[in-house]
Amino acid sequence: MAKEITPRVNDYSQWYNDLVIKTGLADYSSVRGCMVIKPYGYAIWENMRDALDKAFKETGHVNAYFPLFIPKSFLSKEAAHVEGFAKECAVVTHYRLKNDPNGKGVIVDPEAKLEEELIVRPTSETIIWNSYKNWIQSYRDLPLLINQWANVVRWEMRTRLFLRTAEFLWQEGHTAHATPAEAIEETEKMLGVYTQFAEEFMALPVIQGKKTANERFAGAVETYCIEAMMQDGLALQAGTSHFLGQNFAKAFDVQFLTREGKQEHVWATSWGVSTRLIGALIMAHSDDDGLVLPPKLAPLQVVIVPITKGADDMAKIYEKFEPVMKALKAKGITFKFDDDDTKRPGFKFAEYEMKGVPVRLAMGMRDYDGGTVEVARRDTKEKSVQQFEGIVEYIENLLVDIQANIFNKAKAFRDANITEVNTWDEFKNQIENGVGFISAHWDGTPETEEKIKELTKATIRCIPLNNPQQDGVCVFSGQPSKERVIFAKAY
RNA sequence: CGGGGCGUAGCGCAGUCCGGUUAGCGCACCUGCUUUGGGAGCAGGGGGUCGCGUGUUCGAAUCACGCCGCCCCGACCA
Repeated sequence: MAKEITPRVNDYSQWYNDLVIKTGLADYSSVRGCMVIKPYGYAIWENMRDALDKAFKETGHVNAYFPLFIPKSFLSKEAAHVEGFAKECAVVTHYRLKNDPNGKGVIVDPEAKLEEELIVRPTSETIIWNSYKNWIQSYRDLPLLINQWANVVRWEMRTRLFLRTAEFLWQEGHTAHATPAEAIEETEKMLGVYTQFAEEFMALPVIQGKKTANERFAGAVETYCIEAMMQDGLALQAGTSHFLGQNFAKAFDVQFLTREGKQEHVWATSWGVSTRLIGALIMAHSDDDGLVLPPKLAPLQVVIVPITKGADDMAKIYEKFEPVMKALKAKGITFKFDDDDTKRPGFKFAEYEMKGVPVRLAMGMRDYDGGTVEVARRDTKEKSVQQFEGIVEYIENLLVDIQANIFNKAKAFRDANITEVNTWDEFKNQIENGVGFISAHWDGTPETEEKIKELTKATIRCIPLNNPQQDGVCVFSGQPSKERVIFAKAY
């Protein structure tokens, strides 16, 4: 068993931290609230990035890059926006250091004060819309469909590896459209892209929905989201897509000339997912032995562990696997033949399990002579002996099966942990003694939502899309309600 | 910003209360031999401004004062 990972039931947070650190996904840094994403963690991000980037391109988007710094005055042009972000902005005030005249080291040169402070972007709407003003004149310039891969900084009071760090990596799409209908369609389309990515690549079932006014993005007219359930039953927002109306167009005076020759403000969207998804991936699937990675995002899909009694065996087994490795490569399946003879097989087994490698093959001389190979799958921890002949096809199918199994398991868990409640007593009881999401009627007022949050710490995660309409009464106020919404405690 | 915890070798810790040999232990690391089908064994070896500063003392990891950093829990947030 994995020696060094705190079991989930003992301390879920510690389990999560142990996984991140001990599997080499990330490390703490000397900067408060900031993390180092180590090669193994970054490889997962690269896989996520590649899949998403492809989907963005397929839906007509192009990449660009805007500055890290935003003039302070830009941020305040959209009232709700600045209010939402003001409390967590890093600010650049000076542009030079000098030697400390009183001793060693350097100090900020007081004479090098910026005339206007620069904000390290917490998100890029303002700097981007400042550019869009110059790029958009006519309906022929629309739609403008741009994405940026970037880092952003939000000075969080309390941070957690991947889930909430002061600096994080993400993508942010920023689009401009001629009509509100088109912008809303874009908003929903990108939510669909995120949903498909979460379910097909991350094997993470999500609920698509809209945020309530309280939870809406600062500056948005409507915020759509996908919500996922972690193994401890807490909700995690996995992606957001915003319909920004004309808020930023008006703030930055971005108008276009219509076909009819009229000046109108453009309609906008923005949407993003971040390295937080890595946290979601870990918390959704992993177990007490380590990571469980879905094959489609695993940096390494197959590991081959030779079991040898000397250099001769190693060479024989390697030779045996050569055609297999060639075939795997041709199919785009990533693999590693671990010929490191300074570590013993048992150590390697435990190590690759901890790192969540989906499939492990082991071969010693017994298998070699018998024409077989041992196959172990990480998701169920099942081991079986297979014929070496035809192993490539077997692996190919197994990877598909593992991907599906991980998703189904997560979906079954989530579905089993959504509880419908109809009275306030039931609600309180479920929040205090149960786990997971609550589906309940709500009267639609921010006041009620606020009150419930105050009393239980549960928030409305979303109003599901395509939500069945049914008459009921608000679980808190007793006022009439037409649909149920999802409540949960959240990350 | 409040509450709690912790800073001693790369990691995890003991030693601190009650000051006194050369600051220990486990893991990891290095060398050699034997091993290799579930985290190997033996032998030898390297590695320390005891978070920082000031003070008390013949003497400080240990006592006093100040500072810094990190983790966990809460308020804020993706």
